Amino acid sequence: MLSRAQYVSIAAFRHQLRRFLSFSEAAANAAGLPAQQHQALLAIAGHSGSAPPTVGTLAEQLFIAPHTAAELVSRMAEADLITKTPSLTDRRRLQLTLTRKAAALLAELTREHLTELDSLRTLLEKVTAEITVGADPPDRDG
Amino acid sequence: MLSRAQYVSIAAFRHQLRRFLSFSEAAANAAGLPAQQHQALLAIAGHSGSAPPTVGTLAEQLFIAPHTAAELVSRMAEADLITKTPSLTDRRRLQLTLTRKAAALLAELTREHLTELDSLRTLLEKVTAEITVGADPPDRDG
DNA sequence: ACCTTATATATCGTATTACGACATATAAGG
DNA sequence: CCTTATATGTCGTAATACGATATATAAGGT
Repeated sequence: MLSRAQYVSIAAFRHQLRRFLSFSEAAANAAGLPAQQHQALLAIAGHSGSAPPTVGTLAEQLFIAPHTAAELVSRMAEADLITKTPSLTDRRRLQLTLTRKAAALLAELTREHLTELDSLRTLLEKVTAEITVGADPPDRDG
Repeated sequence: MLSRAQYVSIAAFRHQLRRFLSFSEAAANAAGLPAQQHQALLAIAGHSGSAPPTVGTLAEQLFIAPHTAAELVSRMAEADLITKTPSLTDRRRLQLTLTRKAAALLAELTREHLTELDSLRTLLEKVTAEITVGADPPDRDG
């Protein structure tokens, strides 16, 4: 059975997630980027794997449909953030790389995110601990 | 300076967030709810505070503008998920309560979320631990 | 080689929803 | 009361993800 305290904890968890995402979106926008384009840059820069990132891998990372990623990439190429290079071994695939401009933007944005990430981590650990207890959590904010 | 490993860790962090949010949205949709309406139900049910939740408090919880929350609430009242009762002490304010139908939906959705929340917690702890490794730690006054 | 099927990317129209600008209702305070 | 502030509501617009569909390339069987 779900307790009222659990709803409170889970709601607080989602609230913290939104707080972080809201900060992140505002930071991206202040840098002239839609949030999703910022995430695309991060996904490309933080791509781990031997093969270079493509439209399809970007779609997987962002949990969007491949053709939606194609649209996103198209807008970003237009904005001089990404270059698309057909793969030599499979000419259907487009290998994505950041432009200098994009790399600089991402570096600055990432620096701004580090402290927020750290505080988010702390807050989430605190809140999630209360969720799975299933019983009454300790007094909050005491 | 930002290392490649940091980008990988932060990208993994965001990927896990999206994985959870994607799961949550799919679960809500399967229950016949847009994700934002699910979050509104949760915010109302998990509201902590003496005063009952209103359109304004919902806006704060969801990080949306008050008039956007008004639209959201209007759609949800239309769908028989929420009842709006003018406050007796301030007739501008609308006190929000879940209908029986909504309470049942939320309970079921929340049950479905518990295991995902638990695994998200584990994954985030793992990934966030790597982010600050090798980073210039954020400046701390004092 | 050919034909079928699968995969990767792209295009277009549509739907959802958050917002800005503005409007209305109520409250608070000189 | 009369001005100003707050809470909610309306309407048109913008952004973007999607479904349906299209094209290019690859892979596999015969």
